[in-house]
Amino acid sequence: MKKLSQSFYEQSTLEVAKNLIGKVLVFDNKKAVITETEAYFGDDPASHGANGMTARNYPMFGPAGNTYVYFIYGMYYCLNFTTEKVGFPAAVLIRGIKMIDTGEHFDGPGKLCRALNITKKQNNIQTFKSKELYIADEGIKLKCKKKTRIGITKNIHKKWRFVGIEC
DNA sequence: GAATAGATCCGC
DNA sequence: CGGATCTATTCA
Repeated sequence: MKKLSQSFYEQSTLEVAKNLIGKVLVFDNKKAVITETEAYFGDDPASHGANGMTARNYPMFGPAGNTYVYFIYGMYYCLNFTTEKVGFPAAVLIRGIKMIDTGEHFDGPGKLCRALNITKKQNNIQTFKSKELYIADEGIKLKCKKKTRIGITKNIHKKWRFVGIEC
């Protein structure tokens, strides 16, 4: 099992989002294949980073390969991985996973974090250094489809969602 | 300090 | 569609 190094996350956000499909998310001894991601970066009005840094979105401006966990609608956490350079706001939202052990499938960023028990404690972790939370390449190959993003009201026509299709 | 909108999910 | 009810922004 190959843990992804920081250089993987330093590519363009769209590349990272696409390449994360089929990778394995490891958290607290649980392993899950990433099946769906979305890209948020730069001055995209749908991105949290579009209007500058705040106490909540600062990990997006930090170095690539960190987690960015935010709390939304008073009930749900969402897990992201930061990409690109320091000072440039960019992250990939994890929207769907499949547990390797149980085969359970979780769709939706809120449900996924609830299932994995991810909270603010997991915010801004350096995944390429962490033993608790990181992404590995297990050589799984999935077909990848481009689609429009979900749950946003701005910039809705950009096909920045990536969905893995099992072969 | 109040009002509002948001990368969500669930139940009616 | 509305409720749950946190966070950041805007307005007064």
